[in-house]
Amino acid sequence: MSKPGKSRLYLIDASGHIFRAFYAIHELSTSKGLKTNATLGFTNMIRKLLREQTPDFVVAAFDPPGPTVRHKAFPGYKASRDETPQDLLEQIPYIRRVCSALRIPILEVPGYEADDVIGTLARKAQAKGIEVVIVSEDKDLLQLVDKGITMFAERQGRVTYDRARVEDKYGVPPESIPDFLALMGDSVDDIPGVKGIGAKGAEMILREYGTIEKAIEHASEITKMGYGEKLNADAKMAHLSKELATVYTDLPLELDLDAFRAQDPDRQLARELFAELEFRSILEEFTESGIKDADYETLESADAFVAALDAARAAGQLSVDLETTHQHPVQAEIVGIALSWKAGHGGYLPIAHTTLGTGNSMPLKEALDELAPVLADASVKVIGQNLKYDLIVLKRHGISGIAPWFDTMIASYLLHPTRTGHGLDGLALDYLGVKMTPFKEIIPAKNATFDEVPVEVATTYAAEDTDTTLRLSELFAPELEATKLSALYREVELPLMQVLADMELAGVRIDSNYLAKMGVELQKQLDGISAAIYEAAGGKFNINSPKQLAEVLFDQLGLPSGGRTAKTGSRSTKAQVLEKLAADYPIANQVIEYRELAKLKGTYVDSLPALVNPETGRLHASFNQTVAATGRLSSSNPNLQNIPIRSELGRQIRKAFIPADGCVLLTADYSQIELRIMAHLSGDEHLKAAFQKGGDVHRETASKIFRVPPEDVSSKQRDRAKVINFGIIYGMGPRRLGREFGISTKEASAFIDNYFDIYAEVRNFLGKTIEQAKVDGYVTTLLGRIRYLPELQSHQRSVQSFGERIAVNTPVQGTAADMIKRAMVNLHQRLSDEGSGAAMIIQVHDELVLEIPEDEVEMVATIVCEEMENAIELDVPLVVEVGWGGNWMEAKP
DNA sequence: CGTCGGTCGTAC
DNA sequence: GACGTACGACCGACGT
Repeated sequence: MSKPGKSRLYLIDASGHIFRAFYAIHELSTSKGLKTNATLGFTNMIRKLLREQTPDFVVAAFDPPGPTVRHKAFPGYKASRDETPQDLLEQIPYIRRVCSALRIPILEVPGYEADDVIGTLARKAQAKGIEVVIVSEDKDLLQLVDKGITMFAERQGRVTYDRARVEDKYGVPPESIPDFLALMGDSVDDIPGVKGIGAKGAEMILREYGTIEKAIEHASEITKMGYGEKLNADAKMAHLSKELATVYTDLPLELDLDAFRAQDPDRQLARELFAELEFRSILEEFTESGIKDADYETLESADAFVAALDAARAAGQLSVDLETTHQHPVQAEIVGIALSWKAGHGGYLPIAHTTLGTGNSMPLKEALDELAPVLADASVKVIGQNLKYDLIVLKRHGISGIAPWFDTMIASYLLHPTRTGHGLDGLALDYLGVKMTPFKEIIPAKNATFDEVPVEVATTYAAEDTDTTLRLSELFAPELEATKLSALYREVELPLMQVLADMELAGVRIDSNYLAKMGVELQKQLDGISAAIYEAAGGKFNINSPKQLAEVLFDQLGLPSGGRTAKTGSRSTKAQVLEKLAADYPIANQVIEYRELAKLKGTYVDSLPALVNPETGRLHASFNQTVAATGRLSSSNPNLQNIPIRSELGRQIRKAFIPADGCVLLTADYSQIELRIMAHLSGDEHLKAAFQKGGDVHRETASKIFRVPPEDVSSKQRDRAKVINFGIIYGMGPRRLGREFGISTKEASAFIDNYFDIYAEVRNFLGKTIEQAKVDGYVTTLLGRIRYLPELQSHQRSVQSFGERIAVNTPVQGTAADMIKRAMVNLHQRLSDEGSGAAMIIQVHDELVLEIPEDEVEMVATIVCEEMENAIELDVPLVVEVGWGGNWMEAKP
């Protein structure tokens, strides 16, 4: 890229870039609360520059702390500028470290600005015949542009300014830029300029007279727009402004080209720094793949495998990982077994590789017979990453009764529940600085499976996994142990993993025939509605496309648009908007209907049968234990936690969830669990009393806030009480409540005040929770689960408010999660103790679904209620409602 | 052709 | 300035 023969020097206006990045990039901070937006902006800019422009020489100029000669010359200089924000100041040392890591020399001269350093070096380099590129967005620096000196401005559209370009844009040559700025002024740098002269006037004057001095000499001749008088009036200011705007080019600085020569980055420094800053993708680029100096071996015989297991026994710990053919544990076949028992070491036993070359070492059954007793050995600490997966696969091979000691995925989740993803790759990168070999890189073809991987490659890959997991456990275990999280971990999450493994393995039976019939029926109706919509629209289009739909409704048919979408500002077509149009325009209603049917068909009716496992004939969803920041479970493939229930049609889907022959489905729901938890946590006597009375809590609330006897509460009053009861848990504001009720925000505000006057301890609790969260930086649940809230440190009001809503919601939602999780663990144990044939198969946050042999139903129903009601003792009674039947809809009470 | 952000809608 | 937590279907822009 660099022209041969001529060397190029890049002079980076670091301070200018830092300022711009700080204000241009939204707030960003590390998990520890360190602000990083300017640092990231600066780093990205530099890296892009180094990558694309390949400089021969490079240097970054910084403004020094404290006043400069310009402050002395003109006391008002930059006075109007707010003091540099603390959030920016704290980033400067990190930005300097970025320069060190990338080996970019830093220049900073006390008393002079970065501009002056750049000016001096630019002239010196120019004199030596070195090509200079100034990297800046500031127009002040354009005055330096000359033969051999250009300025590159990335954010102005990657413009490179040469003399012609400057003149083209500002109408004056580079050397006139100080005069130009002095005349028109520059609010950013607080250069006052001449009152009444702007860019056009400045350009005109300088075209005619060249400099301010000449122009003032001839001021009497300048009559246009009264510029002459204005010049005379502000002559002193004009001179001073020019002085301020002129960049010094004569600082006592050496052009030390050897020191400025571009060098490769210091990778070690870069890794440490970018890890600290949590710049993951940048960190990844500075991290070499694979683990160095590791000692991994293929276990080539049964004897070698047994020897490895003995070594693990002796070491008292075993990190284990099954290599299989599928991501889904219910379908996966075991291909090999990886083991590590001390850091840096690992062994891999190939069992079912199909590749030629090194053979498989022993049959699966024999291998499992050796492995199982070690995993069940109480003196061996079993360690893994996402062990639920391995547990399911092993259970399918008849191996149960394994009590793992440590799961790095769950540990990571408890320590940092808001982290996006707790996969081994990410954890290894962040905590160990190790880039794992991607699975895609080891498979021989696009959709190949692990059994096709050569044994040698598989050994490195698999042993890397167990080794890394072992190392992570050494980091996480003490960290967990040092907190109250350790009890939650040992008593709830780890045992729960076993429960979830059983649930996923059990799966749920689906009546695919029923859904197929429903699909046909839905399609008929969809065809009818589509035809009507096309008719009204005057032609076919894709109703599923919000973009096309908006064009049809709002452009072609001229319906009034009702609000914009949040992210892109396009005209919204959501149901809430369409409902307002439905009275006047039948097409709006038709679209709503179309949407409902299409949603049911696409998301449930068609997709559920497609996910049924052909071998078991059942649906085996995943219940994810490390996703939701509050501590809830989540469900995927499919999501069994959002099966419709509210609409009559949607509820019909639940008829497709059926028990095995000879069994029934039982559902057990906590009644008003989150509100009860709110009553307990806040200690509010009125709210507690409502539950102790055992009646309808929403009616009770309505009676209090509307000041009528419970029996006189109207259904509208009860509905409103219900909305506000839910609203407080989510931190609902008056705006939303007002819209919900169709009253003004002001009225809604009064409504909320009235509510909190009655439930005063609830208000008090919410306030105290937020205050404490600001002090601690986190909130907790009843069982000690934590969630950090960096949002509360934000200076953006909206982000701060968001933090406050999380602060009040998480303890409630999270405690509910603690409760049902503990109930699941206890119930699982109890069913096993009783020798019951019943199985938990689904959890929906406050509801459990079990599949139970018909003759056990009443007995199990009693047990389920007991375990759910006694999971955690609160100051209010817990009520569980149970029901059972031949499908999920029928079972639901 | 795959990835990813945007919109919408389902649950608690 | 939108009420917390999820998952996923579908569209369409974008990059390879």
